[in-house]
Amino acid sequence: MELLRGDGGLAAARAIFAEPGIPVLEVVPHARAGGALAAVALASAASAIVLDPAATPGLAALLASTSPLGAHDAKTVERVLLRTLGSGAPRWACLRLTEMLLAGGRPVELGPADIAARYGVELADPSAGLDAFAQHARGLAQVLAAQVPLLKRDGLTWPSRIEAGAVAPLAAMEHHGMAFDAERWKALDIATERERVDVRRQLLGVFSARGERDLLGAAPVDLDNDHALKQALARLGHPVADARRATLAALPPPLGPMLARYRELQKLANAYGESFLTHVSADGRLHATFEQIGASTGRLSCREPNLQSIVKDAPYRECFRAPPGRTLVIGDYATCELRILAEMSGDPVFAEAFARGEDLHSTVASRVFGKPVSKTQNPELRERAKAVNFGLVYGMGAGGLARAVDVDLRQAEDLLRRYFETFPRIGAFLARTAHEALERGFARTLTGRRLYLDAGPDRSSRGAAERVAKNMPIQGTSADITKIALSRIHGRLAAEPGAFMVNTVHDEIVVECDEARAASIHETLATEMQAAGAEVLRSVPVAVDVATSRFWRK
DNA sequence: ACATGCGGCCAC
DNA sequence: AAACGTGGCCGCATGT
Repeated sequence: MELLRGDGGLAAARAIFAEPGIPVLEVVPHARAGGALAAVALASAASAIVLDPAATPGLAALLASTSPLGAHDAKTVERVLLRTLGSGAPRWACLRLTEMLLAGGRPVELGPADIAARYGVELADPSAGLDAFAQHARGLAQVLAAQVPLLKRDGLTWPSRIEAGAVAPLAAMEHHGMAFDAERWKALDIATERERVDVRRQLLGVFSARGERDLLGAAPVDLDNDHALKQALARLGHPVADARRATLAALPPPLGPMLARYRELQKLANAYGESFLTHVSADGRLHATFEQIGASTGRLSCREPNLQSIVKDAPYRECFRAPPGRTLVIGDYATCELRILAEMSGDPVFAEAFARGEDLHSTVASRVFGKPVSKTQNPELRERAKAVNFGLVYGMGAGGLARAVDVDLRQAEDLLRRYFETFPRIGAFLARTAHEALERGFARTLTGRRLYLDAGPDRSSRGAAERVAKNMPIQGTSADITKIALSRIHGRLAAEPGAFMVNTVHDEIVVECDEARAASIHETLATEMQAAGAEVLRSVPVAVDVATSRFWRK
């Protein structure tokens, strides 16, 4: 095996791409070709080569026109291509993601050798020379060929296409990173930290005055330690079941409000304080890692930092801001999960309300309570209906609802009863979905994505499985739609110089672009998110809100 | 020095 | 008794 460069490498790659089957493209570090540069192997079941991508002109164009390419961890390979070639492939057959789809939430080993072994393939060591590397890639191509019929068998063809199209956009998102104003963040953190210290001083004063002794100037109670705090409160005659903010807030003043405020500031100072700045890269941006099937429902997860749990407070969100001359365009699906529930259940009242463009929470409230409701008229009834709507998606019962809307159990039961009388298809659908899923052994989304359930014999285990069975199809279908949108938008942005996605949060997609391109990107987001929704929801319209802003806002 | 579990809390 | 789904991450306590 030789290292191919120039036109020879390109010709060899072309030859393999012309063979039947999905070609695998893997990368390994290659010191000789300039440190971080990778060598690339292409393989089908019949042949394999190793080439130097940086010294192979025309390779970028060839990859961009080839679809899909296979890899064990496609997002990682795509990122190497972005670094070395400046572009990648549009679609990827990822062995790892395919295994996760087939596993449907069941625990599974995902290393290349683990996966290969399940298909009776023994992989060569990719770092043991060019020959071994090529054979390694060839082995992966064999595994890939064996996975395809299993996808078909399990009805996972559509989800696998969705995942194939989401790899490149997520790699690009990680590659470009999200713009971030670290100086602004730092100033915010200093102000928060100052107030936290101030509130802590006052609180310790209260504890001292109430007889909590402080030895030699040591703090009378460690406010950051839940156990110590609970014990100190018990000694003061305020026993609490837990140390949650809501529990602490209910204590008599001044202790209650002060403790609640302290917890709030503590959370902000810890999770969204100076530690967050360790994630800022040399380019001043945040390059998070997205896990493509991060949740068993098919949702993404995000880490280092988790850009999906940034506090919504404006001062924090304003730190996520586009550089001068550029802007963010933010698209999000409006009440996406309720539209999915409407589609899946076929409830005529839900469908009609969405078709008319109504505010569904208000519609539900006015139907259930028999009074006119809008965001301004009887808004408290709208809030209650909203809580029920959200609760249903989570498989909530009367007890949970009672807590959520702060009514007693009787009232909550009454509310649910009226709800299901008003929308009979919703209750029937949820019950049927849970029953069938437990019978079948898995829940599934509208595209066929699966989550296997393991309900034990006891009541609570069965109840938990039923709630998952009700929630997963809704949450997972929403994830399916967003992933389709990522792929569609990625395709459109190829023709938009300087425009790229920078974040996605379940039902939201954020693009950064030149200010001059904002109107065009605005249209692209609206069109493609809408079209993605329409691929999956056939009878209920999807609604997309798009905003253009220098900083991240809704 | 690292790993793990827990209580708590941020997001959708 | 629990009672509302999916994550990541913080500090603390405990274990190796």
